[in-house]
Amino acid sequence: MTPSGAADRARRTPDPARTPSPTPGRSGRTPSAEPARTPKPSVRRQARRLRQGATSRTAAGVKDVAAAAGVSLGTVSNVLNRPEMVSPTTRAKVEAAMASLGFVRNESARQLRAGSSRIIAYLMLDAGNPFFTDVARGVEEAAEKAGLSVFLCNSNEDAAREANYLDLLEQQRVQGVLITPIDPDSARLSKLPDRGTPVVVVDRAIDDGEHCSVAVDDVLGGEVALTHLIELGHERIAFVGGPNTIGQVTDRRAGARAALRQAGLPAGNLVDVLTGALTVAEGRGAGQRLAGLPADRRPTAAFCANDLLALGLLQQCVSLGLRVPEDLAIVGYDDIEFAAAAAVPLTSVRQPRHLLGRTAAELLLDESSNPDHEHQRVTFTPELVVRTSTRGNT
Amino acid sequence: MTPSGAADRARRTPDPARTPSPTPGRSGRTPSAEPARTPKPSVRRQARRLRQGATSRTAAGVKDVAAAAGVSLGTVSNVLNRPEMVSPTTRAKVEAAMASLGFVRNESARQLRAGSSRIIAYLMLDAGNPFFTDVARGVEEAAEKAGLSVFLCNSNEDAAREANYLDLLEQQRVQGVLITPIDPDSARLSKLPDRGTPVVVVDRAIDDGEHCSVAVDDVLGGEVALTHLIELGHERIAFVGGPNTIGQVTDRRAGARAALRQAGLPAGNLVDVLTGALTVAEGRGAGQRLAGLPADRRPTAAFCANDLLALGLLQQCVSLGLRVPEDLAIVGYDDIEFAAAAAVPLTSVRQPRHLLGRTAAELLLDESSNPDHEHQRVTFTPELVVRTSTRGNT
DNA sequence: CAATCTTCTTGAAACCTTTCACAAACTTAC
DNA sequence: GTAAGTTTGTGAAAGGTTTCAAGAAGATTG
Repeated sequence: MTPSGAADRARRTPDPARTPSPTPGRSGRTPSAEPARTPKPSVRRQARRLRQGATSRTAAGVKDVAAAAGVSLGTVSNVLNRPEMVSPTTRAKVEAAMASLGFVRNESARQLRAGSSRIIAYLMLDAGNPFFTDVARGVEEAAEKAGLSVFLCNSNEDAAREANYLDLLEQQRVQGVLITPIDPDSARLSKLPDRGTPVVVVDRAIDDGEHCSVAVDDVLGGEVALTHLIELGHERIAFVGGPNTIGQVTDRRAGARAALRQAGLPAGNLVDVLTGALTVAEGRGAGQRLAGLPADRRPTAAFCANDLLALGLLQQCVSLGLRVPEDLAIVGYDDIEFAAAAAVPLTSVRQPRHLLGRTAAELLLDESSNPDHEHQRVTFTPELVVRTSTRGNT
Repeated sequence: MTPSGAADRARRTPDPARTPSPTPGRSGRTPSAEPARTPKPSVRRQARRLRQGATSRTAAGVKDVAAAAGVSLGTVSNVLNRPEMVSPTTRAKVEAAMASLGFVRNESARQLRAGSSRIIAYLMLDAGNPFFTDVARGVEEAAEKAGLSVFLCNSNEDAAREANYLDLLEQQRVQGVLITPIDPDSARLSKLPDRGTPVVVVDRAIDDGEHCSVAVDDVLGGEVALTHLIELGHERIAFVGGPNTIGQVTDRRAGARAALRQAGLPAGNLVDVLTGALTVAEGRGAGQRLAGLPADRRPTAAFCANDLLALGLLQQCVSLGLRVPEDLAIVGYDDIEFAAAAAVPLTSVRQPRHLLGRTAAELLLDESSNPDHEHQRVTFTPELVVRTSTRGNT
């Protein structure tokens, strides 16, 4: 067999039989209507296995466990919640009964009665952005230490989805909500603490007396980034970012403007390149636009509102033949792990992502357990990390 | 003010007052003990605002709404669940009462009585890996279409955390669980369907008659990757991946071995470089080890179990002076968005991430709503995307 | 051995909603 | 103007757990 055998096979539908669409219940999609790129699936139906072992069709509850163990219902609950209060013998009996019945505690009932949840949620702006998943890891770390679990929710920069999730979480009576909001001043958001759900705003400073917030000084970050570019001699600089409903974008731009002003350069020297979202794809789009400008009108540097944009911009510029940093210097924001591994290692403004998440979670836990809790506004300081995309190899 | 002013400020603690540690409740951490890199936070305490507006201290329930609206409790419930059954006038009254009382439906009680949850969960192997967040987006898309919400959970390749989350989700009686498991054959996993929680395994094929699964043929992917390298003339090739408890790793390695065999090369030509996780950092470590080998004993190509490893490997090798692909050709796996934007654009094995998530969610929805559901095993076909990291610029 | 303590166990109430059979109030049709 | 229907609202039961006052059994003391 020639080495190319496998490679050929990779493009073939492995299952020669024309199996129906892999998504049952969906009909009317003819095979030919599928985009050429979509890999063809193979499907195997399985006979449903008879569940012989399952003791009963409906889930066992404390009552069943109590009966099986020959104890009262209250005792079963004690085994669950205050095991030290029940004698070892009884406990063993109860635990055996639980195991044999496959008992799974009904959390809805528990929470309804006990009134407390063991869950906090982090509602992220964009789960696809490594910045936020790093923050999430900090959150998880702090939560685990406190014996809580974290549910992650992804608003995806979509206000409707954000509102949906807020409703849901409030209805779930979670112990608290961490959120990187689209709009930190929205009325929707400040309602939660009023009704008893603590909220900590992450990556936005806010001062409404309703929430704690943990943020990094974005204005300062923008200032630092632009000051760096100005020091390198750049005078006409693009600001790539958007939409302007996102506070991080406007703050960073404001910082950039401030730096320009302080350097005595006219405000018009900061050229706005507006994007529809903070994604790699939008960055590529921005690159297309920038590279399309005649060289004499094109800015010599670009400051991007985050690293995803910067990476997309970088990729597109390089592939269109622009040299980075000679033709266009680029500064990103966040210093995500991929920034250092980029085509041209990216100068970026680093934020303490992990610490941000951890601190936010700790504030939330304090708020929900400490009656003397006072809201705090914690601000961290960003740090410029200079790499090849601005300084070149010299 | 000189342009460097802002840059200087960035390294200073903006708040001159020696504020206590930003994490209340933690003590004994002296300022000097902080690592130098940790940005210093500024903290602002806020007096707790008196809640004048809050109507009552405890949340309002249906009963209160009923009283306020002058209707019966059952009617309020009807407004919530079957609004078409209540007259417009009454409905308006009830809705007004809800709004003025700030009523938030108690989901625990609802679920306890109604017995159904409007939530599905996706338990991911690594939320920091863009591959999985892309899968998650597919899941969210399908769920949204069905009016469900998605909670994301991150096992972080940690079996204990995975088990914890499974317990939690089962107790929550979620409508279903999507999971990319550490070990798809674990007994823990097959218990869920027995007890009524549908489970769909994502990115692993499984054939135990208990779950649906949606996967991409990893053996084939490994085969394709290695065949490509062999065609380019490489004979001694590193396989970078681990730990071996992760099925994706062993499958891809198996595929690589098969390709080697088919090409008539000895099995020993595939050099195992074992990593502790599938992360960029581990990839850098592998790069260190590979670059440290004398040139004549070093493999001329590396196939990495995923793109994170490949990006780390690439970054480390480049910074240690190895040329890619001349000294070392690299193939990644997943074709995440950052692969194309890497220092040397990465050849990678693409998987239909979005489709994977969407299909999995659709199978889950079918299982939980269609009584005639039959478990399916859907397998997609991967596709090699060739870029500079193997083929060079020629 | 009675009295007092401890240590375990119990049973019933409570948590907040949904559900469902039924009643009440209107309509319509003859 | 009554019978039959339709629409809208009602009240009580139920769902699975936790909590807590109180009881039972056993151990200790004087």
